[in-house]
Amino acid sequence: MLDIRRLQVLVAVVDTGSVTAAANRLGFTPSSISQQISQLEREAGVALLEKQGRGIRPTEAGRLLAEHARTVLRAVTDAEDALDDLREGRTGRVRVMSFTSAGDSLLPAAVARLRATLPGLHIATTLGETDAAYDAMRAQQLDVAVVLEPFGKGEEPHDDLVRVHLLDDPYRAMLPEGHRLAARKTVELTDLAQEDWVAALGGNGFCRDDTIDLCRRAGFTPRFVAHAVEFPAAQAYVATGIGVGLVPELALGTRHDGVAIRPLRRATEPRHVWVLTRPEVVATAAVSATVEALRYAAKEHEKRIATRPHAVAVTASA
Amino acid sequence: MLDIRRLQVLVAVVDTGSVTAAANRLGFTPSSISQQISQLEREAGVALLEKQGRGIRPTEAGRLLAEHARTVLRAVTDAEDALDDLREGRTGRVRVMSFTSAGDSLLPAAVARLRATLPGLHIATTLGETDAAYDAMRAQQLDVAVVLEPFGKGEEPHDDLVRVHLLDDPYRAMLPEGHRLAARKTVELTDLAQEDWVAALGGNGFCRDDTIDLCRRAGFTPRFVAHAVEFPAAQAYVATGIGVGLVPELALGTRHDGVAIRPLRRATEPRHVWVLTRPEVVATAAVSATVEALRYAAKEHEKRIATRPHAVAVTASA
DNA sequence: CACTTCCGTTCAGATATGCTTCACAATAGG
DNA sequence: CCTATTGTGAAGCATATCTGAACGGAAGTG
Repeated sequence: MLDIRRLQVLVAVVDTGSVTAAANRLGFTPSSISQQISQLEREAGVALLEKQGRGIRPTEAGRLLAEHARTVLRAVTDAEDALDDLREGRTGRVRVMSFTSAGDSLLPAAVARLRATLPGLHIATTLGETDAAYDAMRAQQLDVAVVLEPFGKGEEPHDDLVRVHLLDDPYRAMLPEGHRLAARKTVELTDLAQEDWVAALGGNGFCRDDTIDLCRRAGFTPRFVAHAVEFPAAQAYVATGIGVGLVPELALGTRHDGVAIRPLRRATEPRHVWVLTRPEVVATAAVSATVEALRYAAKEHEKRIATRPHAVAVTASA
Repeated sequence: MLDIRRLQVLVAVVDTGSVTAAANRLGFTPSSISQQISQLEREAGVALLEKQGRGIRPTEAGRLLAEHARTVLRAVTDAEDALDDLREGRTGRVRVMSFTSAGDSLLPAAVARLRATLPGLHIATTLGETDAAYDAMRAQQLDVAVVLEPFGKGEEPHDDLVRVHLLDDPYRAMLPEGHRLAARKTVELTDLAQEDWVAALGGNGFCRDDTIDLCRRAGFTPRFVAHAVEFPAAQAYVATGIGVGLVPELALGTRHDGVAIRPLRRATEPRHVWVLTRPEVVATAAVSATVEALRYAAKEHEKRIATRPHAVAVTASA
């Protein structure tokens, strides 16, 4: 197999028409060039240069091989360019999974920003809960995952995945607009103990489990009268007036008429939103830009909700 | 610049899906493969393989680079194939020069044979005398030359050119058909001393000089009544009956009506026909096949003239 | 669950490769 | 004729690359 550096040497010699000039161009000594050419001639089985006066000139074989060498070198630089593009994120693909409410709110904003910074990147998004994200990540079918974790910022375990904390997503009270408590600016969770409840199941029911958990901590068990699959449908149920519910801020990207959103006076445990990546790909421009875009989207989200009427100050919970 | 051997390693790993299998395919140890890939990753700036279970799998960058590597390797093998074609004479070019009478007789036969053995070879033929051949050869504008030399087989000097003796080309007497000597089967040169002579000049006059020289050695100086440029025209002059002449066998590829060709009873110094090549190209298939074809054509020529009526045995000259 | 097997990686050492320096032959030009 | 220039070859040295052994992790097996 012909060596590529020797081909480079041959091209330089044929281009410049001289061993010495080629040596200067490539930063070697003429002796080295001469030996490289000799080696190449041995490999090729034909003379590539012939003496002319005190210089040299390429033989027909030399010119032929130099032409082919140009093709080879072009293919190599093409490969390097393609690699650069991939490394810089100008091409390539990033596979992102997120849980449903982040997919409705954070992800569109993040994708929009990502398309602005890395236009050539192909972004494949799927919906899935935390467990599915871990599985897909470990199977290397996923590069980035936006998940809900049971731990907050600074509490993360260190395993084989890379985590970045995105935001904490607080729960709000969701009331029918004519509800007696809708007149208040804030709501105490215990005030809702006797209400009929609407639950969003959320994947394998973890959203409903969260609601139950928060109510239990407040001292009561909610009485459910309806189960929606996701929060948008839960809003629709609440709007009919059949009950109240809890809804995380992230799920309020779409608002349903007839539903009043009120902050909880005592802050409950928020949902902890994290972004996960695989260590193998975390250094790539595509993935790091994706993570950056998600953090940007999270920041924008926090700014946006700060201006909402229901985002009044809440008392820190015990 | 990416190294081609490493690219080969990467392709093998991606193809087989395993470091060990790639090592077996390429005849290296897995350790070497692993190090090669590591080095390639350092050069590429991205991970090319990632662990999966107890094996590995290529990353997106790995697959991308492997694809480009295939293109590079294909370009290299293309170059090698082109070189093989050139070396084996399936392509390429051979530039041949010959003096006029060889160009009329030997060369067509040689070219025909060469086309049979190396169909892809491009053969460029020119006419030129010995001096022009030497100049063009030294200027490397010529690969093979068929020339007349003043020395015979076994007498060649050794300089920077490669010589092969092709044949010795004897002179014949050229008489008008009705000439009194045409009745004889052979002719003595001295019988022609009082005749009017026709000369072929031949390039710079060397053919006429040859004729004069031969006659002088026989003891007389020919009296010229006409000068033709080449031997075919000289035959035409002789056919008109205005004089006699000498003609080398090689120039008798075309015969003119009304001319009788008779061998000389005492063999005169023949013309020494040699083939010259440059040492730089003598090893190539194209040139060696050309030389071989010329030797074949010369042999055929000798066989052919042996059957001609004027090719009777002649007495060796002093 | 312990054990084995398989796979890839890492480290140290042997070997090969390639570059530089120096010397020399050939050639063109003053 | 002498000199500068060009290409080539030999010796020495630095680097690169391969091998072999040891290690760690992951799957299969009893």
